[in-house]
Amino acid sequence: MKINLEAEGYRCTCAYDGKEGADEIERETFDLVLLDIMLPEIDGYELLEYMKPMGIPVIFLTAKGSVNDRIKGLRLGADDYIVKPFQVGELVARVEAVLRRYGKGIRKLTFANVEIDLFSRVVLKNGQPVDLTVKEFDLLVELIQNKNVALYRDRLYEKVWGEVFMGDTRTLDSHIQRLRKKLGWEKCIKTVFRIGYRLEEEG
Amino acid sequence: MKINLEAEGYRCTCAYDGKEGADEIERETFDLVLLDIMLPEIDGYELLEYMKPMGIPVIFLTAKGSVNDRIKGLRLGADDYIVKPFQVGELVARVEAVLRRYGKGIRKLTFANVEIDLFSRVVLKNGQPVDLTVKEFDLLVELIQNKNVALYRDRLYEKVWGEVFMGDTRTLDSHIQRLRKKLGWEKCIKTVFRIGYRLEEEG
DNA sequence: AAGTTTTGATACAAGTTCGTAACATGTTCG
DNA sequence: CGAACATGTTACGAACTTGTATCAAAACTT
Repeated sequence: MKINLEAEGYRCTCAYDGKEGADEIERETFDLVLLDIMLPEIDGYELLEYMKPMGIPVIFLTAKGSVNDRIKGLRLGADDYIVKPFQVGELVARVEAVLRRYGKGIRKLTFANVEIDLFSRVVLKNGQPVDLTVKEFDLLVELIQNKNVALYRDRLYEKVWGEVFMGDTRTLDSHIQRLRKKLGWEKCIKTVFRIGYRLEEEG
Repeated sequence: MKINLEAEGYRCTCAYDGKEGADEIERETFDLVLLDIMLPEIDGYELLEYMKPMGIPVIFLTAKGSVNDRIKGLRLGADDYIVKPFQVGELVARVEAVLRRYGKGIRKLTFANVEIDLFSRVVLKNGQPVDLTVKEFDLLVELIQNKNVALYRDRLYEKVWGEVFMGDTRTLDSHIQRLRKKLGWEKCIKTVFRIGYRLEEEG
């Protein structure tokens, strides 16, 4: 999560248990807290209650299916939640959304002639809207967040699909092709043989 | 107070001491300030004096029986006061009254050819009233408050229905269709496949 | 209590996506 | 050079998502 958010331009501090988290919050002012409910030392709810008066936006992380956690969290004043396991695109989208609600947030990504609005999930190429599917959109976000970096295909797949990559499928390739075609990025999305793909400026 | 006012359609920011309050006021323009007299750091009177030149309406909160506080507050330029403990209805009524006095009481949303009065819950399309049911109205408000944002169907459902979304129902879809039909917004309310819906300007 | 409106559910008809297969083309390395 | 492997290209259809119409229960009116 830290790596991904930093790639997006955010500064992040990690704490590995509730007590450490509370200390960090006292020591520094944060724009947003991502809070796991299951924590050693001090649990998430307690920390949430402790932070509430500070007016720091909080997004908490909850496991799939634990409906009660979500309700309890929201009732305690959290601004949003993310269900684990989640995809990078979703994490970034929710962080953006909450920050924006508080009047602070990055809204857009741009690369070459393409502009991406993470909230509306609208993609513009030379100002013209391009219809992308969910997977295409998430894949695009992932590529742009790692522009000029060669992404290993297994890592890329796992980020976008949220599941482990079994090497015997051509799914990722297909989606790369679809992206290339829709955006006219046959040259921009470079194949790195035996490794994966890399998004590059220029032809 | 924040929860209740937000439920009424107001945007609220909380400050937990006088200094924080002063900072917030500097940072952002507010339509109204609810001010407690008993505050840490900077007390309510001092803050009231500080704010007075800004022309922001102020309602201050005072404890039962503290008559002198009330007089002092009004003399210092507050517009109204509320005696603690108070009921939600009273709070809202006074807020409405003061805002109306300042010509800010209009709680209207507009989008495209549609105008919404949150207070009377009247919806006008091209000046003509449109009959919406409660759910349709709430859904519409939620959409307009998040225009140009792709709203996840589960979040949308949870916001409007106030309960957790179990993916096995078509209720949300039905209501979206009803809204589209009643407002002629077949194009405005865009389906974001596998995500949810987005309200867009334009055709 | 009967009638009306609202609401959620159901069934089926469209529409969309996404993985896969099949074959073509490209790349590496002995 | 050519075998072995990796990726490009195309197209199809199953699985899933959403649209639409209809209906019955629930809530509200009269």
